Amino acid sequence: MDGSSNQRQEAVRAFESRCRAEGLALTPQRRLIFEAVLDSRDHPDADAVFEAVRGRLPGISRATVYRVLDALARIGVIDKALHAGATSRFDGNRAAHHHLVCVRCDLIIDIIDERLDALPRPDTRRLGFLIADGQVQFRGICAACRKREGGKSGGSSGKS
Amino acid sequence: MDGSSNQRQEAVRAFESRCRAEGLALTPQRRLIFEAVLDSRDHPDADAVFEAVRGRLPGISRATVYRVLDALARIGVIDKALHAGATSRFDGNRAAHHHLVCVRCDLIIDIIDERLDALPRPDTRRLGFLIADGQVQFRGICAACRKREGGKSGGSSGKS
DNA sequence: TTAAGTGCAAAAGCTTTGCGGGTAG
DNA sequence: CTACCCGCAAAGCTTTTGCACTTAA
Repeated sequence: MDGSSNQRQEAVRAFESRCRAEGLALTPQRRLIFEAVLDSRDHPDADAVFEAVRGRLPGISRATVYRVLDALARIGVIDKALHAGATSRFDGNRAAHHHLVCVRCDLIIDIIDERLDALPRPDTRRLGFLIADGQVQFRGICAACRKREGGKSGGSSGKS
Repeated sequence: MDGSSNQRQEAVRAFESRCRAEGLALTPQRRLIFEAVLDSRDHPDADAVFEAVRGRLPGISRATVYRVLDALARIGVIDKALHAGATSRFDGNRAAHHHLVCVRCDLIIDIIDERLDALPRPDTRRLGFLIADGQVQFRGICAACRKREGGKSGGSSGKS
């Protein structure tokens, strides 16, 4: 529990310096919301974060949670997870294919790459999860959004 | 345009037999909605499908589009695309990781598998898409949903 | 014939926005 | 001190649901 605690500290530090770099004030709300996402093992939606934070900051409002999550995702200290939830989009392509996903505008582009079709499958027997198929999603920024943002779209964090 | 036309015919055939197998009536609405998704190159949301179908079936209602898309996804003739849109879920995990995604309940489970961390990257220069990172999503059915569905969750289609 | 499907309209959720007061820097 | 940020409440969207009529099988 020490190594992971160190990791957590480091994540908090990164959050702070990133906020400073982007000119975002370090408010208690932002700290708590960031930590709530950091500490959750599942991939919470805004409402789950709201409930988690509420315990420690009873007066907080949903609007703040939405605004802060959006801001934190924009500066890159948290990610929006790719999922199939509520506002669904559909895909009639039956062939094996993969996706480019724009993190700014949610554009999805199909790509075909045979090298990605035979992915090694993790052992999920323990979890009871039955895998049907696998797909690769490359996240990044599409041509239109790069143009709109005027060039400064470099991967400063370089996660993968 | 012949090979792809054949492919389309085959997809339509598969749709029909799948409906019969599941006891879904082959209504004009279902045909048109399926074909609209099949023919779209992007990954349309419900409203885009509604607009597309509307041209050929002016009286159709949004409710029907939602219901049909849901039904078609459930019997597996179309997929719900994974994306980060409106109803977002967040991820504070900064380390490279991948996901198991339950197609029934949208549960997301993190998995670590080093074999998946160094994915070959497709050439996207032509598209102007700047890749930041890649992630693998394995779709399937989680333990809870398998139990709830009473065992009959075998991968009959075997897409990948 | 009959169970399933559809359209309509209303309801229910979730997310965003405007504004006045509060707070970090 | 000043600009940014928050809470509140209302508005805006998207998606779901109940009900009576229509239609596929």
